[in-house]
Amino acid sequence: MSETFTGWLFDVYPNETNLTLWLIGEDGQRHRLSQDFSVSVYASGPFPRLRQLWKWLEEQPVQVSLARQERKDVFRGMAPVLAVAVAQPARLDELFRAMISKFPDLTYYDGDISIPLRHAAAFDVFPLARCTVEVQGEKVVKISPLNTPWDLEPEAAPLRILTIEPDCDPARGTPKTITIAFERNNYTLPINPDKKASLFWTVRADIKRFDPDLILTSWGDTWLMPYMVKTAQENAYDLPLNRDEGQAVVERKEHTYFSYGQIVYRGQQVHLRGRWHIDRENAMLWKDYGLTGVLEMARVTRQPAQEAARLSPGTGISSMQFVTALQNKILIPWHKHQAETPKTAMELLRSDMGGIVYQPTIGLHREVGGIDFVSMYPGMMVKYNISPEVPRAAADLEPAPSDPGIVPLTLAPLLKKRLALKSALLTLSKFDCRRPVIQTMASAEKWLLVTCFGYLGYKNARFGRIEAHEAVTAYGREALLRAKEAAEALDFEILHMYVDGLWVRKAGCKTPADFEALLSEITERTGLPISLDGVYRWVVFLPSRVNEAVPVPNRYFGVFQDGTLKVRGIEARRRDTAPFIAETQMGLLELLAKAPEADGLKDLLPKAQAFVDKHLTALRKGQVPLEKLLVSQRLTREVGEYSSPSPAARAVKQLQVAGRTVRPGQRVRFLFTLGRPGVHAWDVPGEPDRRCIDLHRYAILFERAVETVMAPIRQSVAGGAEGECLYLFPVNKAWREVKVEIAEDL
DNA sequence: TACAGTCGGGG
DNA sequence: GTGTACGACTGTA
Repeated sequence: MSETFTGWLFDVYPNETNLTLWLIGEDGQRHRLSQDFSVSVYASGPFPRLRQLWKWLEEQPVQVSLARQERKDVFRGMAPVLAVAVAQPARLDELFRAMISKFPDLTYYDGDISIPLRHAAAFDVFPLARCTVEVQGEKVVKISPLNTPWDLEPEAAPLRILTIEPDCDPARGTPKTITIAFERNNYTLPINPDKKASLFWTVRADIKRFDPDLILTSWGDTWLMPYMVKTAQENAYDLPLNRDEGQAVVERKEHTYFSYGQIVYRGQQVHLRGRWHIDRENAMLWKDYGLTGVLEMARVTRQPAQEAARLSPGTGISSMQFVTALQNKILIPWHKHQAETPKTAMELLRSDMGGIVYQPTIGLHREVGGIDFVSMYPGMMVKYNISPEVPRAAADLEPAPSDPGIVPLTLAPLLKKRLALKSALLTLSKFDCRRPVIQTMASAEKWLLVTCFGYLGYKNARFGRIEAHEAVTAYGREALLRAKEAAEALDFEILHMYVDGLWVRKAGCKTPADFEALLSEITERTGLPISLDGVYRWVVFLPSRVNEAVPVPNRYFGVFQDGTLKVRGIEARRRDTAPFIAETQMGLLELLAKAPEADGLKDLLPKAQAFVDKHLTALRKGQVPLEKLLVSQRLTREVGEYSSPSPAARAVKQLQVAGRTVRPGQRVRFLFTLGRPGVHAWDVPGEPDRRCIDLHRYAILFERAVETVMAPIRQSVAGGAEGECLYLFPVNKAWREVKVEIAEDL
């Protein structure tokens, strides 16, 4: 009586009675199925209290089955718990809330783990997993995955994608047209403000006609989808946004939160059922990694695709840890939200405090090897079994003998996959079409690995522990010191060290092969994988702007032997630098990168000067498009909370007057203008007057960015030279004209 | 000079 | 349903 389908698991979510599963069949059909799935929470505490909880649970309207069990709490060992199983997954949340408010003194586990994650753990599946599904009627009786999240080349699901994009951000302007694309169909329509419902009918018709799996929008979360829902509600039109018509569209409110030292603004979200909606503008991963990145994130974190697209750093890595815990029958502690978080010594991505930071040797250096440990922190967490529950000895770079803890257990397959993808890249030809996909997958994974380390030190993380976090940085320091010793033993000069990398130099070492002996010596001494980032033709470490005798560790730029640039910390890297300034600085660097070696820089100086002059002239003559002069800054607080009238705060005030709000975490774009208030917010209606642009201010910013690059180059090239060149030179924030000598024969 | 505010890092 | 460092730098008063 049963039937078997093979296909891709598309979506899993709870319904009234059990779970709804969507499968994209090999037959091309979209199957809606259901599956019985019971979910559990666990409580531990004094026996009489558990007894009371048991009695109370039996009287609740939600059907539960209760059992006493022994389960593993990683911090406390095996513990007796009351297991509460709920056959209706959708009702777990309300029951759990009632439990914690009625019995707040008990310790709870697994209470807040999402249903799709539980399902993924139970059947070892993930979004777009290839599966064989055995069905009776519409009910799944067996589901067997045919692949794993760790496969290097997953068979692509035949997704039907409908793309809908207005021509501008509706929050900043009024879209005039909308472009709709499905497979080879692609058309652009005017948006007619007089015929309000016409957009509604167009989009509705296309959804009906194409029945897409994925509706991919720009600003769909904040504009198109709310408009569609509202129009349908107000006029009682039917609207097949969901493929599952029995389910409501899931709306989430906008919110602002802190993440990794930044305020992040997340607009409202609209999730669909039986279909996906992904707003590329509201998706954390979308812009950098595209759909490939979203799907890879969904695979390895096992979060539903619509969630994966909007995933925040901590959620991805904790999802992976939760799945590991569920699959290994490890309890997941439930933490109360702690509103008052005392300041801790927690380090985040930068990890300055725990990592070694060296003072580089200021100036331009020739033929320098850039050497990095590969995925240093996550690699060490796996290799040395660093996990909150694993007892630690000193950081002696010897693997701990105990069974792998939950953190290494979670990281190991991810790390292995990423390394495999990286080595696959080395073997593929430059033009292989799989290359960009693999590159993207590896990049998306890198992001999870980096986050994982920061998460260990976060006191509210379920599987975090500050000692484990400190152990990682201690191993890191040890490894870098050993690398330094190795370099010194082989007579290399250390120019700089930074957390997991070092810059070294030795006369005669100018090709990757010349550094091989050093790499193997470091591997020998540390047991860790290390790679040559590249050999620089030249690299410049910059001095501090405040005190030019003091080096700063993370402001540098250089050119590798293949001519590619590496640029850190300078104007071009900052997101609040006007594009014109950033592009000029990068253009200048690209020009200088044309010299095959540092000696050739001298010959490029006139060209560089001409390049700079040309751009400065364009700026002075007002030929630079205004968009290229826009400064963009992220707000860190509400408008009213600014105590100092910074340019960004003044720009936001203008927007406010024009009736637009900017929330903390959102960006404000403005131009520097003459007189008061000195800025012009870009997103107020109306064209700014070109004559009001504060060209002098832009010229100063321009010169500053040019000098960041040119001053050290000129210094290294000069030397008893003749001729002269006038330049603004920053000295302790005052501007001073300095005559710079340049050889006459240039 | 003091203070307020933004940014980086990864790729 | 995220996990609020720290130093460099810029702008304002």
